[in-house]
This record gives sequence, C-alpha cells and structure tokens, in this order.
Amino acid sequence: MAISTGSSPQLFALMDCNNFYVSCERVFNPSLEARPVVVLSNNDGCIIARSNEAKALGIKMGEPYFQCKPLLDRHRVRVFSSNYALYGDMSQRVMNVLGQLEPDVEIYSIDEAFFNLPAASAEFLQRTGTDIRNTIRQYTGIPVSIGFGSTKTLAKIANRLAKKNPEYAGVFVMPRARAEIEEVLGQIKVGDVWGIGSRSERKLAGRAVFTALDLSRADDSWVRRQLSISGLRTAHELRGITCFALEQNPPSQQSLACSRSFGAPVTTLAGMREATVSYISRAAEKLRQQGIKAGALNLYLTTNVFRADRPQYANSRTVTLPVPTADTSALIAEAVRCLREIYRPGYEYKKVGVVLTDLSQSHAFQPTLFAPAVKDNRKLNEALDRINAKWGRETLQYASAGLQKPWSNKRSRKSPSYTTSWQELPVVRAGG
DNA sequence: TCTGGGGTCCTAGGACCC
DNA sequence: TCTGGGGTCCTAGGACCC
Repeated sequence: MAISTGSSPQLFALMDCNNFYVSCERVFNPSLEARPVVVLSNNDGCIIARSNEAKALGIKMGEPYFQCKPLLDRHRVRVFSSNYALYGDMSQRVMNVLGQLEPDVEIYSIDEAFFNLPAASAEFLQRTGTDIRNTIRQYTGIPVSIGFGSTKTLAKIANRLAKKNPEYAGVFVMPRARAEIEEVLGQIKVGDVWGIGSRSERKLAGRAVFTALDLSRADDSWVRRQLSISGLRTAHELRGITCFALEQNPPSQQSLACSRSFGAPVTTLAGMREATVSYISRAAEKLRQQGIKAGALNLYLTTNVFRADRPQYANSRTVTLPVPTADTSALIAEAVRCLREIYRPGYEYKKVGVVLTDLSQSHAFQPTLFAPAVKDNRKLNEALDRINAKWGRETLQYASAGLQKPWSNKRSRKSPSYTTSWQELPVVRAGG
C-alpha cells in the first residue's frame, strides 16, 4: 500500500485568543468581567489590547495612552501595564491544550496557532472547532475563536468572522463553493487581509482595489508589480491556492534585539552608556538562555520623532564581532565602542537599542587559525545567570549599567505575576 | 510632560570581481 | 565624441506581522 502525500486535501485552521492580554488579566481577576479593560504597551505608552467593552467605547488599537486617558477615566476603564511573564505563561498553557487535541500545530504568535486537518464536512469542522474552543476555555480560562479555510489566508479571514460576529459562537467555516467564498471576500476590506498593511491598502485604493475579492480577481503581473512577490502570494491564497505551508519546525532565529524608549529624555553620553550596557546585558542573557552566540552587533539611537520642535538625530552602527560570542563583557565593550562613534552631544535622546545577528548554535563554532584566543568568561556568565534567575533580573549586573537608571521607563499599573512568581500567587480565601 | 518592542521577508542599489 | 557587461554579495530601507 502506498502512502499518498497530497491527494487528500488539507484544510487550514487558525485558533486565535480573544483580546488575549485582557483575557489573561481577567482569568485571575474576575471583577474585570463585562467591564471595559485595556492593556498598555511598554513604558505605558499606548493601548495594545482592549476588551470588547473598551472597543465599543471607540478606544483604538495603538492609541497613545495620554491622549485617550480622559475618555478612559470618564468610563472607568480598568488600565493595566503589560505583564509579559503572565501572558507568556498563559500562552503556553493554551498551546499545550491545543497540542493535545490536534497533532499538526504551528504556534504562530503568542496568541495564535495554525493547524492542519484533513478536509471534512462543514458540520464536522464546526463541531471540532466548538470542542477545541470549549476545552481551551475550560482548562485555561481563555476564550478563543477558530476559523477554517483552504489556505492560511482564508483561515485568517474565517477566524476574523468567527470573532466579530457573535452569532457564529466563535467558530466559522469558510464555505467550499467558489461563489460562496467570493461572497464572503466581497465583505472584507482589502486592508483587513493578512499581509496587506495600511501602505498597501492606500496604494490599492488609488487603483480601485477595495476588497479581498477585488484583490483575488486582479491580474497576476499587475499585483506582482504593485505589491511584490509577497502580495502575489496573498492574492493566490485568496483564490484557494496554498502558498504558505504549515511550519511545524520553524527555521532558527535570525536576530535578537533589545531596546526601550526612555521614561525621560537622556542628554549625556554617560546616560546613554548606562542604557546601552543594560540592554546589551539583557540581550546577552537571552543569547545564553537559548544556547546561541552572536556574530554581529548593531547599535542604534534616536531622538523623539514625535517632537518636531526639537533637533532630530538618529544613527546606527554595525560591527562584526571578532568571534561569535554570548559573553556579556565582550558584547558590552563592542556596544559601547559603537555608541561612542555615533553619539552626538546636544540632543535629547529617546531611545537606544541593540540588535544581534549572525546567530549560531553555541557548539557550532569552529575557531579559525588566526582568530584571537577565545576568552568567553563562561563561568562568570553562568554565575551571573544563576544569581539573577534565583534573585530576580538585574540583582547582579555590571556597574556601568548604572544603579539609578533615571532613563528607565514606566510600568505603573502591572498586575501580579500570578503564575510565574511564588511571591505573587493568587490567594483564594475560604468563606464568603 | 506623556506616542512599544521584537521579529520576518523583499527589493534596489552599491561594491566588487573578472 | 564619448566611458563593457554580467554575476555575486552585502546593506539599508520599506513593508508587514503580532
């Protein structure tokens, strides 16, 4: 008996957690149910998650916090700083449950996963989706929506419909017949299609392409010219031609970054150096956690682009490291050298960041004949990581990272790390 | 006063080589 | 009157995603 590969058509499904960060906050704080809730980005800068009640108030995704604060106050919206320890842990729980129900899963982001399943009747898919949804809700407390389609792009659209229309109860199966699919696509704005951002949406609008249906019907070579190969793939996927496969073994990471906007402007080289040392130290820690080394380092800095009234300056410097490394002190030395080269006095800096590239597995390195002797401070770094794992991040750090950190940013409304810190476990009180 | 952070992929153009 | 051509590699910038 031959094993057929590809004769049985595969379907794509997308599971997406509803208002994920808000839902995580609600799991451990039931008083947030049925109330407007938002979660803020790093630095309490802008809105990055909204409950349905908050969306109904007209609060927009990405809106600066200080701008909508009056509206939030007026409606007594509950506001949280982002708590990534909590969200990351809840994400794992959701993905574990899904992984037990479905064999072929691709974790796509912190709150989304694609999965493949053999083609089946709409009724069967509806039932499967509902089962998954109920199980995840029961085991984790997180509400999710599920969409089915013949490609990832169509599954994304189905998921969107499942989420936006209460009558679908969280599950939507894209119809099979082309005419019915086109009826659906005609209702979807082209800018809401996965892979079509605001730039492309504007460009397409100028050429009378407004809906997903319009894009799916556009001429191939025209789409290729307007949107490059990526846009053409998206157009094909809308027609039901698979261009994006399920990635169960994601390729290894290409880059690793650490950057923060400052809570207050930094105007001195000493201040910039402290921030640089802090971020590169954090990046080095991440390298070691993942068992990888970096072969190149990019450092960039910028003033506040929103302050047109202030002099603007931005620059970056990339260096190839003498040998790939994950050693904090070696990386600090290179990063500070970059900083000295591009730092200019007389500006109010808003941000500095480091990006590590040319990543390789720690054991893969072959020393070359002419490479300098490798001094990787392995024991020192291990001790550093152990102490900080036990006593908390930055318990032990390089003095050049500074102690006061006046530039460090705001995170004033964070909820407890309920699931990842013994000190912050939720407490259940008996009685009533 | 206050506007996130961490990723990926694609393309055009320059440098370099023969 | 008028400055090769073609290939490869690298990088910066743009667009997109969550």
